[in-house]
Amino acid sequence: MVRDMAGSVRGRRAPRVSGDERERAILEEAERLLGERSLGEISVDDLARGAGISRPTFYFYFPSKDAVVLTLIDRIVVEADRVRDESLQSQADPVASWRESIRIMYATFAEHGATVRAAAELGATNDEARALWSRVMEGWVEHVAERIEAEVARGAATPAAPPPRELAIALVQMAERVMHAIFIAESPAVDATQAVDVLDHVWRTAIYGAAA
Amino acid sequence: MVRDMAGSVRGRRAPRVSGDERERAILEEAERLLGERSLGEISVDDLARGAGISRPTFYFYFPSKDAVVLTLIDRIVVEADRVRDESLQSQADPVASWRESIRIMYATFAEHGATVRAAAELGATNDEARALWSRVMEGWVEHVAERIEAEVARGAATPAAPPPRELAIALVQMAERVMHAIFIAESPAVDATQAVDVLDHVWRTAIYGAAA
DNA sequence: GAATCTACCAACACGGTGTCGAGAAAGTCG
DNA sequence: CGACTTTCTCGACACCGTGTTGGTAGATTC
Repeated sequence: MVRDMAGSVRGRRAPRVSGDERERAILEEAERLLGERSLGEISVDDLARGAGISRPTFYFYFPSKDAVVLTLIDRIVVEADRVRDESLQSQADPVASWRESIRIMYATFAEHGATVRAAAELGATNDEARALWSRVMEGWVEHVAERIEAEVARGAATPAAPPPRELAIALVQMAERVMHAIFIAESPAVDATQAVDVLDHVWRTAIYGAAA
Repeated sequence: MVRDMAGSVRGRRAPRVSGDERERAILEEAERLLGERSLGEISVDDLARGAGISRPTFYFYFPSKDAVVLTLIDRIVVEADRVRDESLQSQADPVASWRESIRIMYATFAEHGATVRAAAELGATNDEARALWSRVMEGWVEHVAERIEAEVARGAATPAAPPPRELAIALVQMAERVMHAIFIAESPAVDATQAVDVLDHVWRTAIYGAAA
């Protein structure tokens, strides 16, 4: 959860007692509407009316439409970290677990599809959204980089590979890009049923395989 | 160049004789301003004044701000196709030429950095921009897929790999994402000086290397 | 029961978009 | 040449979305 200097939750002026239902109603309405149309097609008025308040009152709860989405992204940061850490514990076979990491990343993104889409849209114009999203990415990159390093230390990974962190960034960004293309039904896009297999192949060969 | 049913260049109402300098001035001003700030921070008025005309007159040449950027993207489609085809002729060693493809893709994107950024920003909200950009991607995907198929036919590529086209999509999208992160100075991002090396490693191992 | 705080909104100012209708300038043709 | 058309231009307008102001009603606190 991101808090400002006064300790209040993002966008909420006074965290003291209540009015929480309104705030939650706005967030729920935002998620609901993002399932129907893009962020750009949703106005503050839509959000306000959907939450049963007037537009000016909306500004009592959030400083802007963007702040609502930022709060939504916050949740994914937390959720992604939690789910990833859970998967770390049940590690077992290091080679086979790459696939599990990809699968979990896919599932996390898919579950919050509407918010991921909105995050991408907002990231195009909003610095804070970009920064926040980069925290999601950084979490995955660190996770993957650490595990590549472990494989290098174990002598299992290919020695000719680039530095673990550089490789991890490329692999995670590939996964993000491939998944995003699928979720927004872009074309060209990898076939959804093969996505995890394709990514798994590229990850494993890049980490363990020797170049010709 | 994209033309509508009447045969006119995108956005230009009457293609008959002239006024071309104005149109070119708008496009140049757009490219110039995109080097300074993002598309969202540029208004039609900025474009018009920069080209020495009033805002309503702008609408004589282009139906919207978006259409200007679309025209700019058009140029990249053409440019990218041309440069890629040139590189195809001087093929030589198939294994070593992957790196050359990546290098060319990097150079093309870098040369039109401002437009690529604008294309990404516009793609978040504009269907036509997304469709147009997907043509750029499709060009690269077909190119890479064909060459993977050739390597498979030659018996050089790994047989355990996913279908060539699926693999090509993932690899091209990785390259796009990695390059984009570098150009907009995102973090995490692959180190610019190592980008081509890292991508080359992943491509070659994914195409030729065996999974552990 | 006065002061304070929470929750609310009508009305406004502002900035951006896209259109309309009225010209000016420049080419075309009898 | 002078009427006619086409190209090009812009002032003024209608519209929409944002964020702010100023004020109110109800609950809470002392």
